[in-house]
Amino acid sequence: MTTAPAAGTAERILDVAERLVQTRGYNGFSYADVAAELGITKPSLHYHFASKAELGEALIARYHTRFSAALEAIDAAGGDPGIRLRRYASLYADVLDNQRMCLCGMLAADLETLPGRMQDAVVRFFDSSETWLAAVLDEGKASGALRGDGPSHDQAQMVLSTLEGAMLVARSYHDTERFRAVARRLVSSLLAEPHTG
Amino acid sequence: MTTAPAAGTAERILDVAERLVQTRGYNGFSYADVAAELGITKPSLHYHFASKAELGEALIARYHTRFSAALEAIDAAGGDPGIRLRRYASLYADVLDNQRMCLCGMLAADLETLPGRMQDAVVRFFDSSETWLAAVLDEGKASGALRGDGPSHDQAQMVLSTLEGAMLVARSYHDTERFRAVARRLVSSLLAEPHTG
DNA sequence: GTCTATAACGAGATAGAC
DNA sequence: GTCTATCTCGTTATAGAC
Repeated sequence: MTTAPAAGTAERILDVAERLVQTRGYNGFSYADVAAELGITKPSLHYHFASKAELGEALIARYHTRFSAALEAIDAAGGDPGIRLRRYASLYADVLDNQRMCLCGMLAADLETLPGRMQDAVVRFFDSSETWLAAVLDEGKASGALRGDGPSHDQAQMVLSTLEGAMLVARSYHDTERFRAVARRLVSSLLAEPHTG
Repeated sequence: MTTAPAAGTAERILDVAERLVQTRGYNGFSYADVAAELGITKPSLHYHFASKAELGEALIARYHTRFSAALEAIDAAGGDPGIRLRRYASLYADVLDNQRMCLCGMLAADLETLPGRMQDAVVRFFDSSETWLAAVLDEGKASGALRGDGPSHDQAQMVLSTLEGAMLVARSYHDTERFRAVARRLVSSLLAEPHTG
């Protein structure tokens, strides 16, 4: 039994690059930025990630994996669909609390400048979120907890769009409460019983 | 009486730069891109806009002016608050039909990399939209056409966030209908009488 | 108002030593 | 696995002629 090992270089590169993409965008950071922060040189980065495109793909893959794990944790924790939606929104709020934009929301803005494989990976992330949301919404309708106005997949697109947009705008104001207010309003609009406040 | 003059060089620079920012982001285009498209040289661009920051400020100023004029046109055309909200959403849909993101939505993603004056101008654009939206929502509540669940300013933040996010996501799918579906759902949620479909 | 020429810097990437 | 040294190209920006 050993102490937990420090994260390997590749992981630390991903940590720094992830934060830089989430705050500055794909075209707003460089290998030099990452290298300087880690106290290594640019060629060392290229040893771990041969190209910026490769690094970008690894970023999305890790983010997607972690996000999917968080969704599984929400399912495993149980609770009614309303609670699950609130916890889903909390995942976004946690990101914003770290002064970051959703990685894939940020990359969606940069999409036209990204390598094709990164573009595809961003869309797959959105697909994944929408599929999970639609399942929760379906379950909520079956139990009577959620309103059934329109197809769940359409509602799921609404939820994803609203949360991504609320992050984008709230970050501009450096105001996470602005995000939370929109998220609360969004979830309330999906509940079977209209809420006040 | 003369024929309409062709747009001056400065306007044509703004036209090209605007499209590039809306599609590629502030850090995804260069003076060389604009110069090549207009068939002039980079130093000629610097004659009209001494720095990229100056060009960026001019882009936001013109966009804001045009957007405000569009809002005044919506007010001047009359119609109930529901119609006005639909026309507001149509302004965004028109942008997306040109395969573009909202200029300030795109710049919101790039915000941390922008000069301070550009950051302030982006936030002022959002403020301006929210103020107009809140006024329409207030009017709608007074006439009974719109639901009054919560302060109009909170609802306005919800509308702005949802439309910006829907643009961002829909553009990733190259699917403007995805945007329109979210916009319809959003406006319906604000109407006094619940709609189906 | 537009040009040629160039400065000064940063980008992504590679060769090859250790 | 990390380094030094270097390459090539693109970036914003300026000087000065026309």
